[in-house]
Amino acid sequence: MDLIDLSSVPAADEARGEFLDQLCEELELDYASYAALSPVSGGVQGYANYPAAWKEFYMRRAFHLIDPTISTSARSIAPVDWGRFDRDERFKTVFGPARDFGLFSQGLTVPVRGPYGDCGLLSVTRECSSSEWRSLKRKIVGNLQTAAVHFHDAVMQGEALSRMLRAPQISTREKEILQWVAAGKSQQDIGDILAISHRTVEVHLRSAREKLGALTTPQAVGRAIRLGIITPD
Amino acid sequence: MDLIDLSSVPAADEARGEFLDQLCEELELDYASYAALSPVSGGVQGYANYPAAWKEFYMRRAFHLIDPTISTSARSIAPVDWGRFDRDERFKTVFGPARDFGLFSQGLTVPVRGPYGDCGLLSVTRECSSSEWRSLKRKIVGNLQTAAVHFHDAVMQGEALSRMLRAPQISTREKEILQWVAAGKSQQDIGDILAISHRTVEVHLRSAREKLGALTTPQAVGRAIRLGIITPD
DNA sequence: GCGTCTATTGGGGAAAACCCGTAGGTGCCC
DNA sequence: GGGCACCTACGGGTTTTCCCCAATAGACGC
Repeated sequence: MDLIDLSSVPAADEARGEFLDQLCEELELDYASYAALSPVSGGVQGYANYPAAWKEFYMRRAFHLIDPTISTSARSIAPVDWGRFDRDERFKTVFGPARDFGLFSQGLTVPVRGPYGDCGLLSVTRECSSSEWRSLKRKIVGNLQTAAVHFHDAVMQGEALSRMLRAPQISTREKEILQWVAAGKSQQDIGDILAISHRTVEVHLRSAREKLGALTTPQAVGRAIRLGIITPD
Repeated sequence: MDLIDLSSVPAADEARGEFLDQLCEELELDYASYAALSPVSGGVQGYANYPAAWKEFYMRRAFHLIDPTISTSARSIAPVDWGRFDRDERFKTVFGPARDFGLFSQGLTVPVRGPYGDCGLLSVTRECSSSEWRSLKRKIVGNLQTAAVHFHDAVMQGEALSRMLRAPQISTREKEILQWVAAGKSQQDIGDILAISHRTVEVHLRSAREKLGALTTPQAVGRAIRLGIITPD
């Protein structure tokens, strides 16, 4: 599992950093970060406007592997207040040093998911009194929800686009057949559905396998999903 | 794929119908509905405060199988305005009769997902001018997002439902074998790799297929990927 | 027209996957 | 102790997929 600091990537990614800054300003927050968990690539991609020193420290220690804001929030539906984390070993490992970098362990993470098992986590922090934090939370949780959805959408669009450019040229017919295969249909079924011979279905499927560099049909389906060519049913 | 009208279930479910009524009242909406999609069984479970006659009509025709508010929104991250649906055959089949029941085709669906591939769709409608609708949308989308999350969370807490929707517990061995299958290995290969009989591999694979509700191995691989059980190679 | 490319269909046979069982050993929980 | 889920293994038979082969028809460009 790799951690990629997208803030080091130029182009449209800079706009995303600015978006986080803007979010902080508008919602009276100290810091904001976004992490995209891709079960497909298995990686974590992050943006944050934390101090550069903390980001570097975090990446060097590979904290994304144990960070409770990631592991816990990724299993939640609703926003998670950091105050609800267990004060366990993992928590201390991450939030102990964080304090030395001027970071406070009062925050909130809003999870958002896409249809491919992809998960985005928008986290924000604010150093203030508990009561202030509670009222702030109530006020901004709706906006955060919306912001998280938009951010995740933008990131996924970008990723989908770049994948498309790298993806092999799968014909319409091949894609169609892969989609039905992923839906659990046999070659005969698909032939009936598309009103073509099951032999033809087999040819297209083989062609798709070759283009995807897959040895078997299940592998081809997996790769097609990873490349965004088809969607799991 | 079954459609179950949860509003016919008593207990806590009645409170959920009231929640929808309350939502409509507070946000100046005509109707609201919620649908939970199960990735495993492929089933749809819904609550709605639509007219009873429409609900019955909808269920009798099994519109949940073709309803664009379901099929399209289930693949989206962000809220989907019904105005953006293709005016295709499916759309007409559902929204044509809807008009006869006093329903307007101006609406919005907010998708929300949990960590197990479960998906909830909160839909709302309001009959008014386009400009009014646009400003209303902007005003309430944050609240709808929050409401959808809470609703989905509440529904998922319900044990009966969560059991049905939750990703089945795939054993370590099954997961391991699914992963190798997705990597393009044959059952014989996997048997050699894991130093077990290829028949045993087949048994595990069959068991995994059954747990995932998949008819074929490619389908099982697709679902396992979506559920985050395995990663494509 | 003529080569080329893609989509289509087909045969035959080998290989793999799938379905129906049975069955022993393990570990866990009530 | 008994039930339950898991991992392991085997057999026989059916279905499906896969592979190598050939062939036709339409589209496209030169």
